[in-house]
Amino acid sequence: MNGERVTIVDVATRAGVAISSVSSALNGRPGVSEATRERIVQVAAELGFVPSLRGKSLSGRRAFTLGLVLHRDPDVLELDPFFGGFIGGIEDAIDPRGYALVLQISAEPDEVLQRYEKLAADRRVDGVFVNDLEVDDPRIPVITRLGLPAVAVNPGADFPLPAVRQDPDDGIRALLQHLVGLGHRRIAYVGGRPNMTHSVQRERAWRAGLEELGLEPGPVVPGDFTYLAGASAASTLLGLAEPPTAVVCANDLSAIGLIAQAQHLGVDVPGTLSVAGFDDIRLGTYVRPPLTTVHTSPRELGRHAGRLLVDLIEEGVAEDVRIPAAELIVRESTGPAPAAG
Amino acid sequence: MNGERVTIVDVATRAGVAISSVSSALNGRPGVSEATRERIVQVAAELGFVPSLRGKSLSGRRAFTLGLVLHRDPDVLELDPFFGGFIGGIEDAIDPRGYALVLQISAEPDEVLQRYEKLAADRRVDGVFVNDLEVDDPRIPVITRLGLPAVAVNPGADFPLPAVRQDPDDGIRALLQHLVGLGHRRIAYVGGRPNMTHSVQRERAWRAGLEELGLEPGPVVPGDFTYLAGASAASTLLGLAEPPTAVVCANDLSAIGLIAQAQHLGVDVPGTLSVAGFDDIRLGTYVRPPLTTVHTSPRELGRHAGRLLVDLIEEGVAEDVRIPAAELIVRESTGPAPAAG
DNA sequence: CTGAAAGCGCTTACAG
DNA sequence: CTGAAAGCGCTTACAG
Repeated sequence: MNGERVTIVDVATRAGVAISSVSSALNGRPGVSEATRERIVQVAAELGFVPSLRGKSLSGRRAFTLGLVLHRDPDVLELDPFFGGFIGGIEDAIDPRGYALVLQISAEPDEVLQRYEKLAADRRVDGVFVNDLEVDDPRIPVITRLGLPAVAVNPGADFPLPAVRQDPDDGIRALLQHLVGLGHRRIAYVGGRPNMTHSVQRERAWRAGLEELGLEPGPVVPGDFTYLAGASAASTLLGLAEPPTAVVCANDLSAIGLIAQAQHLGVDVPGTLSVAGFDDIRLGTYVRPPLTTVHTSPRELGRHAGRLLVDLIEEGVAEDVRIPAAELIVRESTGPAPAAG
Repeated sequence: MNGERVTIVDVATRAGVAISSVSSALNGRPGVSEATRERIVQVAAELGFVPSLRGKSLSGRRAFTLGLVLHRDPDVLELDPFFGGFIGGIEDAIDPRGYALVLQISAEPDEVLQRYEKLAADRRVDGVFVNDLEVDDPRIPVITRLGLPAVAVNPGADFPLPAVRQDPDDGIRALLQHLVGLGHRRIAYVGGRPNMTHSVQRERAWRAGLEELGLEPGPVVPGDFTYLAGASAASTLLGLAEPPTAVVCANDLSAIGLIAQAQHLGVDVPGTLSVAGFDDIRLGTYVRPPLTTVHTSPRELGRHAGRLLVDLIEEGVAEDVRIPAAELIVRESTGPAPAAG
């Protein structure tokens, strides 16, 4: 097992054929009789032959590697709900097809662009995933110029790259129906980081959903997806002359911060204020009251993104994917609107 | 910029030298006059030449890639405090040296072992990181058998692989001194996943620290590092005939769960019960009361682990590293022991 | 100091 | 169907 590596030459010699036959046989290409193929497969197994990725890469002009550059502060990654599931999903899809994932993290926007440049220049990866999209995302022109195959996750409509999407609309619509069914009429919104596609989509869904229900939009407080932004929004909203009776937050973490601060101010959730999040992170099941939220599917998104990117690399085409809509999860942070009104 | 890639042959032709000279010049190897080197460097820059990793890998017998296989449930990764910082630190160290990180995640122990086998068989990576070590970790014999260079993170003493370590002892000792200084005499412990090195080390440090202070160990409740285990431990400890006045938890997440459940049971923290965690996750700064904990340095561990692994691969040796001890962070979840006693 | 050549381990036309 | 050869883009002895 140790020492010298078994190469295609060893297999060819032992099987008494040319290396080209070994290559064809093991890759399921035509040009080898069934009898020969079987013998080669047998010998390869006996010898424990595994083709070297290095040889394959150089001759096949592919790295069999995909890249994901996260634009985050590595030290804050700990609370990101999307991350683990998304990467797990990518692997589910790409590992069986012989690809692996190179992960890079950077908090600096310029450094992120440099990483893409370097991945392309090195030819370290055959393609990349692009997530956490911003409006007019600076990565897109760079990736396009580099000619890097790429798949986007949850971009806006009419995006120039193949994409996988899970729309927030149905989930937020269901959430609003739930709240209105509980008697709420004044429903606020706490935003996410303003220039991110996610933020834009979710706020638009909130606005459209209210309109469908014949309600005016309630107050909107800007945010940034953090616990602290949620806590701060609680103070803002509860200090209003006419506070809302319900709040929809751009994500769970800010909803949890909002609840904590509301409780700290002596406001009962959901007795006085109903609060809902978005993402369905695990922490939301722990806090009190457990968080009503909209469930998303990072792993499923990862699976489709992985499949699309490999398709794009190997076949040159990839059809956009839209996965089943985000789904309402009712827990205990939402309840009947207070009687007063 | 598009189209045909610039290769070493293009540079050699344009500079009027042999490709071997280009290689030597660009890699800072001897055998090229300074004048020639300068000309080659100049031409390479003009042409935008970046050596192909594929060519380098095949001829250089290195993949310039390192592997990290996380043994976690991808869907639960979101709350892991160690992860982002550790990966960020690895990159800080390996990127300047031309290496990148392949990340894989699996919840199944057997699958984890298969991943290592495959990474080695493929020759996809030149070495691997091993973290989340267990007592008698099954990965170690596999990695040894495969002859894969590897660096361990926080293993026990006398470990067979080069390692980086940050000991919990000083931090936990300082925490216990802090608690005893506040008048606590009955100090409980909530454990982590029992077979993990982290759990063993932290519990041992708790026990040793109490002994140094001349105190009997308080009650020990087994746990598993989760929020729920912490919450459950709260009920157990508070139901005791003689409940502790302070609790040290194996990690922050279980401390936060413990506090939430204690509060739910009407117990004041820290008035009646002081609670401390371990890790210093960001969430600990948000909760009320903010969590007293022991700060660890995942990014610093990552940096050293990255450096060690590249050293090991390129020079065949790597000296163990011990980074400055974990450090006590006093916030508001610990306070004076209740007067009664 | 400089260059021609072999070799890393594969894949892929191209002859037989 | 089968095999000899070229080539992917580098590095590394080895001659000059």
